[in-house]
Amino acid sequence: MAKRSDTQGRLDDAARAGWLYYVAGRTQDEIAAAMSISRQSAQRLVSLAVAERLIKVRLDHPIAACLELAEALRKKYGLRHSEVVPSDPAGVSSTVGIAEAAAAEIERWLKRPDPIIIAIGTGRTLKAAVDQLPPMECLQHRIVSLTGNIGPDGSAAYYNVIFSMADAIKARHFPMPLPVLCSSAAERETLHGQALVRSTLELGAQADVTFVGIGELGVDGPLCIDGFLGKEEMLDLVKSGAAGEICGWIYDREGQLLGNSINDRVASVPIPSREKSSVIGIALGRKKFAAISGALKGKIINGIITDEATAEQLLSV
Amino acid sequence: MAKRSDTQGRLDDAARAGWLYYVAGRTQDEIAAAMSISRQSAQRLVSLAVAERLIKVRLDHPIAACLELAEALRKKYGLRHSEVVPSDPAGVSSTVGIAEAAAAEIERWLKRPDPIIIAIGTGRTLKAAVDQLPPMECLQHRIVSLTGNIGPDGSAAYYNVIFSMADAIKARHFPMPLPVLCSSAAERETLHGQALVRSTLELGAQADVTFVGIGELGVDGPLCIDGFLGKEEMLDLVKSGAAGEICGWIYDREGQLLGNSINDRVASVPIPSREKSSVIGIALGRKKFAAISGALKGKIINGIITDEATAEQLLSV
DNA sequence: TGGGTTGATGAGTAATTGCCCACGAGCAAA
DNA sequence: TTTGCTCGTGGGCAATTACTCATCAACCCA
Repeated sequence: MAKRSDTQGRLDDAARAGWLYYVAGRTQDEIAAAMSISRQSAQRLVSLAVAERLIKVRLDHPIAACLELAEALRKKYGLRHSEVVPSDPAGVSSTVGIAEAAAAEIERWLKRPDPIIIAIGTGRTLKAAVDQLPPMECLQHRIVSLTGNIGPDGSAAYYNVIFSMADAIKARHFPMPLPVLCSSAAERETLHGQALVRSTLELGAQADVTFVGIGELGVDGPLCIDGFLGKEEMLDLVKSGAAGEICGWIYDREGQLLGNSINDRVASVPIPSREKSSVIGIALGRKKFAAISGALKGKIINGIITDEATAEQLLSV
Repeated sequence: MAKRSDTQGRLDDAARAGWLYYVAGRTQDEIAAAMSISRQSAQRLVSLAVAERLIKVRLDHPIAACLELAEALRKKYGLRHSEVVPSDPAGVSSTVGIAEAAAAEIERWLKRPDPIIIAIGTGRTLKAAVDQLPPMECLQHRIVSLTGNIGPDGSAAYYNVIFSMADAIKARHFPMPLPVLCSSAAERETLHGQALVRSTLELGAQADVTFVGIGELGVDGPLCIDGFLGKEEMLDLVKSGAAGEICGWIYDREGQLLGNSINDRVASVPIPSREKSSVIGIALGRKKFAAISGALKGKIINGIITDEATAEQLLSV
């Protein structure tokens, strides 16, 4: 055979080896024999063919596009976890698909035999996800709520998800016996000093994985709808740059928590460490774009479960 | 989570696993961890994805030797289209490689935005090629079968390729509601007079591109195997100089249709014009040499997709 | 001419993958 | 309800593949 040093000939051989390996399905030994080279050389040619992208692999399934988007999101924002579900073209109902996917992910964590601490935020999407969970026995785990369970009117807050979760999952649950918003920063300090609350706070800080909804701001956002904030307060917040909220913590388009705002009165557990644990946001939709984008940019979350359309939007900026 | 036993969900998982393995390049262990299943299950999903043809591998590199052969073939026989794929040295299976290449060519035509008419012949190689096609929506095109879809025993002929094609490609399909061989020339005239058949005949004559398999003659050839012809008839044909058949039309070593033969009874659409359209033959193998060579010499086809070994053989005469 | 650089090679070894087996859940028929 | 039957599952093992290392030939430039 001709000199092997020329690049062209080598690529040619690589193509041939790659063809035999991937298309014809032969083993590297057979290729080596067929091309009269050593098995190691055959292996090198095959991997060269891959490295030079001579081999194109295509997956014919609707999920392929979702997986590509998920991978792109993960790279762009340095995420630990990224999942994209197909968009429902006619979908007005925003939780179709994503709820199942989120439930599947929660279930994966629940199935672990080693004991872990799971923190749960709030939100309608998260609620829909938790409602998809099958009954399970997970006595080894502990589940802690990041947000208070007392609504602005004193009743139990409906979208406090931990109660829904307790219905399906047999595990130790730790709700937050607090309002969502305190009347002042001082009151928050007092409440957080209580022994019962302290232990929940500490537990939350140790969470191995956290699932949170992402709320958009505006008079139609959950904070207003559920009566935690009045319209004027909300409009002020938006004017001062607020873009979204997670567990009541309000941040701007870059994901920076707002300073002189109601953040001082939020009674929620601080969002667990994104260095040491997974904090997975569950959200989709055009309305929530600024909120999701901000959370990702500011690394308030290091995992995302969303849909195709939202993923594309997030990647286009 | 939903039932894991449903086929759809399993294929979804297979697609995921296959994507992670082939596109993202993860190991099966990583896939297993990501999907919370055992490594063995991950391996099964990956091989399921392969078995279900969700994974398509294609080699994008013009191997110099193949290109030269293709060019030489094109010149020698005045072809519009010529493609040569590497030979599998140990390959007994005759369709490996050529099927992918043929599928790629068919796909190129299907991707055209302007509406065209694609005619399809018959044969095992062509069938294998069509099976490689990814699902596509091509409502602008029309696909017409050149051969009848009723076998000698009255059943649907298995190697009538248009049905396989209809599975993958969303387009208007026109099968031929006829047997492959009529009992006499007179019967053929009668059948071809039917309105339904007439329109298919006319459509076939307008085809922009035609893909046909090339069958060798002999008692092991497809015409005998599939029961269209008896052994004695076949031996007579061979004695009278028959070298190959395309869509049932039998020709000699020079590519001239045999006169006083069963050609008068073939119900197939005449092979579309080689002046105005592309007629691409797909075949390889020593056994088929005489058939391929004749088709090329007689210009029954003006395009060929074959393999290295066959190409060399064709050039050596 | 000689030293440094690049890149291919083969051997050995670790990692990964494919396959077989026995087990158990789910399901349909008896 | 019980009895088979099928199918998915995980464990274990052998086959296959990927990686590392030391060596060597070719090439480049002073």
